[in-house]
Amino acid sequence: MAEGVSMAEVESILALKSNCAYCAARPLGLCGALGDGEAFGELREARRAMRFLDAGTHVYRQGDPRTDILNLVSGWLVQYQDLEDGRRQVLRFLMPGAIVGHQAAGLPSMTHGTEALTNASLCVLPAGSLTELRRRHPSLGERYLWMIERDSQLTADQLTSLGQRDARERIAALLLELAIRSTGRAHFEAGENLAMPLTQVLIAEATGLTPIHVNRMLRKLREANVLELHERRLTILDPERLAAIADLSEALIMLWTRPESSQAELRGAG
Amino acid sequence: MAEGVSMAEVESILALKSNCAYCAARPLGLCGALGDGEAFGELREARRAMRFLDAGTHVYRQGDPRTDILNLVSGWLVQYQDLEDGRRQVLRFLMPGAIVGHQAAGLPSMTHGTEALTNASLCVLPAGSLTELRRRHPSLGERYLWMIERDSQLTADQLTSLGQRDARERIAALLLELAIRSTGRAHFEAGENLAMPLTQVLIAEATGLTPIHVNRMLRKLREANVLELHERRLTILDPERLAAIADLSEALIMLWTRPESSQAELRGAG
DNA sequence: CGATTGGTTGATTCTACTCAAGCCCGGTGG
DNA sequence: CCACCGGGCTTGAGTAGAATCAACCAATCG
Repeated sequence: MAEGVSMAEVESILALKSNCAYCAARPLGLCGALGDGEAFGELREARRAMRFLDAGTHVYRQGDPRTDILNLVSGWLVQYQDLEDGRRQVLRFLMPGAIVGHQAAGLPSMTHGTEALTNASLCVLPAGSLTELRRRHPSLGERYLWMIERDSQLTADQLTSLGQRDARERIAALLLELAIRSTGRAHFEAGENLAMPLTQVLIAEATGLTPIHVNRMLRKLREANVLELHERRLTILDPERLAAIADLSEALIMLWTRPESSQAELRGAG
Repeated sequence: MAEGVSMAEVESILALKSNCAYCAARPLGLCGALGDGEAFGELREARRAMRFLDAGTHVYRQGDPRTDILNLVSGWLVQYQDLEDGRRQVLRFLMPGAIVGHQAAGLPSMTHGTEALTNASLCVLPAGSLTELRRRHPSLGERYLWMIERDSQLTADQLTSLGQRDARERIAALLLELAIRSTGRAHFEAGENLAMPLTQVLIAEATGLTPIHVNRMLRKLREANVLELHERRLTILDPERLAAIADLSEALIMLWTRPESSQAELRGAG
């Protein structure tokens, strides 16, 4: 920020030019599975606007009145839930393609908050028109449902992690999950380096630990040559050991990696 | 069991006679919001069969091939997720009206297991015909989505509980949640006594604690005259203190209690 | 420049776990 | 009949993993 034009503004220009093409290209996103048919056209029509956020700003806060549904186009978000006394739990991290702002009908206000971890851009889809679209295009409805269920699976895995794993395992599992989701791949080279825009405080809020303990466990993982987290980048030093410690569910890999076939298609088409 | 006819069989006779009326009457269930229209008729048509389970038996196990979708008519179920090494996390408890067996498409096998805590009866709805029904009756589709989202909210609340609350708070929150969901009310008389078919081991698996520690915390809550759990029944000794310790989210109450208005209507009509 | 955010480390405390034992109860079998 | 067993629950003693308290460093920001 500062230098006249914020990063979010720059990104906005790029995103507007590409006119949601990025989102459409995401095999894991809402538009991804729709093809170029009528449904996709109408979904583009329904898009009310784009929103551009700088890192650290909120999409909405816990307790805000219900918002529109948004589709994350670029950047990472966090969703969290606060207790009365200020304790905060991170529910999940969101990456491009994610649906943002949905929750069960009948709740007057948002039960969680969503904040941008990086600069981010989102499609705004008025909740009403999205419901109408689901009604008219069952394939869109099924896709939407699938994405909600996939998020739900993620939350369940996280719940199992907090309930059953110790601190080191939880941290390893979280970082590997994010590595897999952000790359769409489950296998990594030794020494591979990825963007991972987290702070230790966020990892603590996601794993139910104190930031101090997260720091110690990260040191242990570094000293054991498993991984390194530095300046918002993750280096995977020993993929096998990391996978063994994290012990992720098969489901996570199946739901968040791009199918081999579509990778081949992309290569073929490109 | 043993004496010729199992409890499940007895229940089966009752359930068949009532022909799913129980489920239809549940304001919180799948059929509940459909009224008597065409969609409800077709849903009844789609019902392939009923399943009757004795307490302690499985609806399906983790790793089983994908099953049909089921609608819980009577009894309580638990859903759990196991880690490789045998550690088990209880994801949620299910009560009449709940949808059972759904998970994101694309997964070949069940990522969790479901077991009967009491004798239970379920409607079997073939997954394919339910998808078809959602397609033809958007109101059913919306209802289905709402139920998935409501479950998801429950999982998120539980995640926050495990991440942020201490042992005593987690146990209080779980028991109060179940009391609210099983009665459809958020307010209790001092000394009120409810069915609560849990073991201390199950509470431990749900809260991420050891059974031994659960036992100690239950003793503390009993000694503090907050609640008593005995022979599968919960006595709420001090509703205010329990609510203060549990500190449940507003959302839970709004999603799982019958709306006041309808209760008022009932009183007015009665 | 001071203030703030993110990260690091040590010393100490305490929550919750582990290990170990024993109780009550219903069922089962000699 | 009693012995035995297993499930569910209870309690005590010792331990460990994570929290708390308290500094401190480095980089960035205003």
